[in-house]
Amino acid sequence: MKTKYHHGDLANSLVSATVSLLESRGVDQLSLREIAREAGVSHAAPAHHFGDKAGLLTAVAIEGYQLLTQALLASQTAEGRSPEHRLLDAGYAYIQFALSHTAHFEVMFRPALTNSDNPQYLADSLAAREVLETCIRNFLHHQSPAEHIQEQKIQGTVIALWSQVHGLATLWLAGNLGDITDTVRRDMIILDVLASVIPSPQTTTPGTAAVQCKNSDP
Amino acid sequence: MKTKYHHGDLANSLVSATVSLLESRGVDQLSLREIAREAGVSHAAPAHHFGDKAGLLTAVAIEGYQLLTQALLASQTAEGRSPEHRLLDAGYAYIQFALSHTAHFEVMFRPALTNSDNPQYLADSLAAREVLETCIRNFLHHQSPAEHIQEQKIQGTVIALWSQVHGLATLWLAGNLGDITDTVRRDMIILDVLASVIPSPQTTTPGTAAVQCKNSDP
DNA sequence: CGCTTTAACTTGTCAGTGTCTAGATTCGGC
DNA sequence: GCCGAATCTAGACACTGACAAGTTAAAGCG
Repeated sequence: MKTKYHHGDLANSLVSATVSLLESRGVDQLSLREIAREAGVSHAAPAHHFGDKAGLLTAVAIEGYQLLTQALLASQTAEGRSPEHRLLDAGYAYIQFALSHTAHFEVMFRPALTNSDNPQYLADSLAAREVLETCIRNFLHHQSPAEHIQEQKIQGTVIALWSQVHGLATLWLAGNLGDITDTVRRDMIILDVLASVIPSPQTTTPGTAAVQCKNSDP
Repeated sequence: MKTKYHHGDLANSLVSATVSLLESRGVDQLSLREIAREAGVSHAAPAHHFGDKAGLLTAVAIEGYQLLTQALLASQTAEGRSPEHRLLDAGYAYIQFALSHTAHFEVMFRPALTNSDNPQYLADSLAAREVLETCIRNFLHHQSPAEHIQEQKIQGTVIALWSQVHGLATLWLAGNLGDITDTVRRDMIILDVLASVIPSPQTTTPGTAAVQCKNSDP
């Protein structure tokens, strides 16, 4: 069973091996041959399934976008929360995802490493974006129920909020904001930053949003 | 003069060659040997001056932080501007720097590629950060002249604003915000985003901040 | 069952890379 | 003018991604 010529599910195993190595090594130190060794196959096996290195990393990015979409959706499942709270939850979930799935996150936003014109890549990244957009739509409509919200206003808010959470995650991962493992300091900063873009739902108890978006990773 | 054994200023030439290649190629496709060819020296010459690839990229990052500091300081030289305007100018200059010095910017925030414990690297990155911090200090003191501003409040604002502009630049460079060359759309988005974090100096005419921070690159 | 087609994987090879070592060249100080 | 030291070259090694050709096994079909 170990030495079967046909692995059976090699493509997925290779993606897993890639993510695993990425978590300890960083994408620049990553080699296809090491991934192959980790998966117990020959050095040219990855190329057969994914074409080349970019193809494999594209698969990782796609998986990342799917995981991100799931995380964002999961953050919206709590009942009885206001659109403001939901938007906070989404932002919190985004940052939490970035900090806990560093391997995926790194690949997702480095299009030079992937085939970023891959149809599924485009579709899945758009899907993630649309979750965020929906939250913002609900939020804006709830803020000004009577008015018609201009599309431009919506897109502007998407960019502003996305930039905010993405920038925070990126700076953290790049080591520019100090200790990343101190989770209580982390939560304080995240909620503080989110409060600066999202007009506060009058005196939000910070803890609520945090608790709402716990994820499974350590 | 062309075929001198001793180049005279090889270290700087190598940094320039690196930046030049980075602008067209991206850091992942970059090779020390190609840099050496570009500079007209042997393949091992870079190693002599910089130790290894990380050393050379560290030099690029250091140059980048110095350029960023200059750009931020230059954005503050205009007379008769309120602290709110100055903060807007600094944010605008940061994004403008990122989008016009893509080579430096990419290396500056990828510590895995550089010797990020290099003393000068640390000093120069800190210097850039301190310019931003000063702008924020002035801004906060101007907002609440009477009160004593807590250090924590200041640091929180630094993180929020820095995340905002850094995230916007990063998303743009990663191709997530559409056309990057349309400079009028670009300015609109930048000013729109900045307005969302910086409590507006009553009805800022957006053009003013933009004009204040023009830079020399196309 | 036997046979063929086809997908999955291996082996071998090639140019290119980063880094190390040893050697060649030239500059600066005496 | 000479010697040490700094600057750069030349060669080598292990490693990489990609390609071509061969090997194995699964799946389809009579």
